[in-house]
Amino acid sequence: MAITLKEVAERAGVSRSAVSRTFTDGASVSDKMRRKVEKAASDLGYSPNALASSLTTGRTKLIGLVSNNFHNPIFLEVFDLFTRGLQDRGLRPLLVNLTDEINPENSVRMLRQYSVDGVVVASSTLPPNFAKAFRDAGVPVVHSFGRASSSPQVHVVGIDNTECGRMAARTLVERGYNHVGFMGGPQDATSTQDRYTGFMSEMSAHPKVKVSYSFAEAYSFDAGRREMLRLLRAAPAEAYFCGDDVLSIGALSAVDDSDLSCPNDVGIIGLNDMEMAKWENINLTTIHQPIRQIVTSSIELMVTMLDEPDRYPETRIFPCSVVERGTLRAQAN
Amino acid sequence: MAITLKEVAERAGVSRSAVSRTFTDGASVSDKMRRKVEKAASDLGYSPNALASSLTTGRTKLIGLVSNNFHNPIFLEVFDLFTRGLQDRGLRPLLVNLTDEINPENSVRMLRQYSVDGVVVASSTLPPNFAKAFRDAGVPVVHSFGRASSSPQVHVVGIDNTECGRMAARTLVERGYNHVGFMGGPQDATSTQDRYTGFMSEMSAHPKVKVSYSFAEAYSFDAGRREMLRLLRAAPAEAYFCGDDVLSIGALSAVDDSDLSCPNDVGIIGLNDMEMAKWENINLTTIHQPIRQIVTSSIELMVTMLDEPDRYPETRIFPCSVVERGTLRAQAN
DNA sequence: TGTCATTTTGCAACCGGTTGCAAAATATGT
DNA sequence: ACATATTTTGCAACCGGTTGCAAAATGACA
Repeated sequence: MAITLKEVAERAGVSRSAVSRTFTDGASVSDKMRRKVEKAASDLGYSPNALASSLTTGRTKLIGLVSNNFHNPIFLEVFDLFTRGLQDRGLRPLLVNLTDEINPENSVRMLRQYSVDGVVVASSTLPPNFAKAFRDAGVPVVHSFGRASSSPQVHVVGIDNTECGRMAARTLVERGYNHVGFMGGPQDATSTQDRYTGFMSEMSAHPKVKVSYSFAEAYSFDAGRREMLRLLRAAPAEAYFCGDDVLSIGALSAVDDSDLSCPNDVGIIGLNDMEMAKWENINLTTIHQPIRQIVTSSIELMVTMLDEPDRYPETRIFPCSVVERGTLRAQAN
Repeated sequence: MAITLKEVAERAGVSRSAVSRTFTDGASVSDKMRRKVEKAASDLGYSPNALASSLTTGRTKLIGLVSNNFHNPIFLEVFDLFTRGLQDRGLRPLLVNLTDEINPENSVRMLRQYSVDGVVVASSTLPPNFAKAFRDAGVPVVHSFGRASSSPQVHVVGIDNTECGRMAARTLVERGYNHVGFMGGPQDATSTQDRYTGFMSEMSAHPKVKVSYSFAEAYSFDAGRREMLRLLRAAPAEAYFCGDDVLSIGALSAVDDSDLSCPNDVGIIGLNDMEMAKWENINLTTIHQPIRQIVTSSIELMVTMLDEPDRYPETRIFPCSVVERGTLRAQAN
């Protein structure tokens, strides 16, 4: 068993409170005392039990990191950034995988049992009631990559997916395509819905351009490939806005396999600008999502909420921009 | 603040022990009592504080999930499998990102402060002393994807990287290549070293075949691409065993860009069989690493160690096999 | 050196649970 | 209905810390 505060106190010949105070910053301890205690502690190899102290302080420094995106490579980067960012601030990510969870109940209970200080929901596909459920349990919540103001009471950090849809549409129109397509991700993901809305709203300003749309079954390579193969069989559009980069890459492979080429026969623009998008054998034109900034901001927000749990909920939106690569034909004129 | 056991006891008009026992399975409680308590608990929305109970039971059900591989897409799958597998057994993964950690000290201290019940080190690149450090702190450890018997005292679950190196060499020789190359990952990764050793040892049995070798700086697309571009500039080998699939895909892109083609001009075989390897626009011949089995077995081992902390350390090795796709020329004969 | 303000220290109660033990309640057998 | 075996329950101590409060020690000043 591990060394306890009591043993350190005995060895140092002081009270338990003295030891506790030595390891609590801001507490009043004389230099002499501190030296005695630190000596004894290091002799014994003592390190305080964070969970025991959480009982009285009410803080565990545990943050639930909740996600259901374990198949999109971009989320590996998200996890990397979150874990490091949290660690740097002395917080510990308790990872929760929500894949095929229908309702938030179980996770909420679990995270409450572990008295997490806060929850970060990192997902662009979870319905808003998940984040809401944590909030209702009285835990500070930040929904990263979530739908803007999807739910009052919950802080959201992410992008404006509707605007991204518009931006994609605008880009395709500018390039002079006369028939454009929206090839979305799963239809029940909030991000898909918003991108669709934005795309269509922008296109309605360009009645001369033909528009069609469809949805892939998941944000995955296979789904993108399958859907694009299907589209290419009938009368395809000249260019597509694909739900995200993984879908785009799947679509690219379908184009290649159909003895067509990008951007000559079909144009494609993705969304995310994942690392792979710039690989030379992919070279995907896409809309850049500032992941690093979103994660950093989410963590900052979380940290301030720890001191201010009832902070008025805000939505932080980061602008996106088109990254020009090789899958869309050059600007018209 | 959350509802406590005491409040439930008061509302149900019973002792605190009764409430505690109702929520502890295996404890002796009459049906009548149980009903009373459960009623009160659900009225109040009580759920027991896992950390408080850990204080007396000595178990937190927290498992440290330690890794430094946050750039290799294959690890997203690893995290997915680990988190779900652990959750299914009522265990909670506390994620630790060791990227650019030089020594294990900090993480060991942190994980001890949180009294994790065990630690899974999931990395093919961490030096063995990391896993060892956790073990020395008296915490049950499983090193997944680690070097076989790299360190006594530590359980290892993974593949035989040396054998994989041999297998790759054997495969290339069988295909009739007369000059083969080893293009490894970072030279300080144990997996790289072992694959190298195996590759060379097998090749030494084929003195007529010319062998060369070099190392990329990281297990990443860019590094693989850069290294292959460099190799192609001088007299390249006819086929390469690349350190892993990500490196291979980088190498493929270099081959494409040099107006060469795979497998006609250069053969490539990777290792891992990550999901991307079977994407039609990549179609990489590679050695399959049974990730799912490794993770499952690691978790099983971890679970048994929770009851048997001093279990004699074992090494579990899973066989790999070549997956035939399109980047190596067909069998000779 | 004595008085008073300030800092340091220890006591004891508490955080939210668990558990050994003995008393109370219930079940069993005659 | 009684004696005895078995189960259920509550008491109280404990897990490893923290913290308000008052006493003890130290410092400041005359």
